[in-house]
Amino acid sequence: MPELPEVETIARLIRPRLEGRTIEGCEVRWTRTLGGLSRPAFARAVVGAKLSRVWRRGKFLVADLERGGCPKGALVGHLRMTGRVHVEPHEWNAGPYLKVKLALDDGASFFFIDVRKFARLCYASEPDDLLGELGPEPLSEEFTSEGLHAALRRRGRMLKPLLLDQTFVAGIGNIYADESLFRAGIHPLARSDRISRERAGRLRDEIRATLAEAIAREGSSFDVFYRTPEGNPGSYQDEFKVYGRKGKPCVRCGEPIRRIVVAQRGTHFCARCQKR
DNA sequence: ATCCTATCCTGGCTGC
DNA sequence: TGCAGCCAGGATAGGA
Repeated sequence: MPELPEVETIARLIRPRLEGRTIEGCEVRWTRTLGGLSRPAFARAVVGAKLSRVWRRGKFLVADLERGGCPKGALVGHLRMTGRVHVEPHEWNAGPYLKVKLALDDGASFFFIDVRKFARLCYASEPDDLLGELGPEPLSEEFTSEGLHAALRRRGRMLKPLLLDQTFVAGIGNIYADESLFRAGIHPLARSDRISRERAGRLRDEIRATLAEAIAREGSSFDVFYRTPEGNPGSYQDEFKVYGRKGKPCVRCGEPIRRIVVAQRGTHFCARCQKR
């Protein structure tokens, strides 16, 4: 579902359409999407504000807001599983799953769409309170082999759930956790405090390579849910080595890929290539 | 501290 | 063909 590469793709594509624009109107079709604020409170917070900068942190899409040239909170979006974002003309038909529409000052609107109602588009007066809880950005310089090895040793957890923990490292979800662990040759049930320095370094490198390659291909689309803001599917699903390949031969050794459930998540791996 | 389960949701798939 | 039931999946809360 939308993980770091998908959210990064979305941020890159909507950035030039949003930055510098002012929100002139707001239409909310499902209040819970706002994450706690009432419709009037949300409208008061965002209407009249300028979108100064659009960026990504983990799986969060962030738009910093300004009023009179002064920072004034941020819009923080999370797509969860089925959220989608479009920037289209005001009159565009967003379909039955439209949750929030923000009218901009250039004739376009920002459409926040979600089939399953889990996605959130919140106004945060102090976005750092929320985003500060997140672990390091895996593609940043701060995500080092040494740092990862030390962090793994501090915890005694299985690798798969640990990689899904957004406070441990930000932006990795079920797909890229499975793909990264396969590429690093590490079993999803391996305990974090038993990972050697060398294997931690390999894991760090493979996480970064996997995410970077997925961004280059505009993310992964294997169902109807993830599309870019232009409506196009990503193509990284063509590169999956284990995710969704239960029973199919491992690309490295031919052993059938296995699927188990770990931390309530479907987990795909090669029992021969991935060591505990 | 970590793990497990339930919850939130609905389209799509499976099986009868 | 129709329909009931199950499932996926990110995050989180509560209990073991």
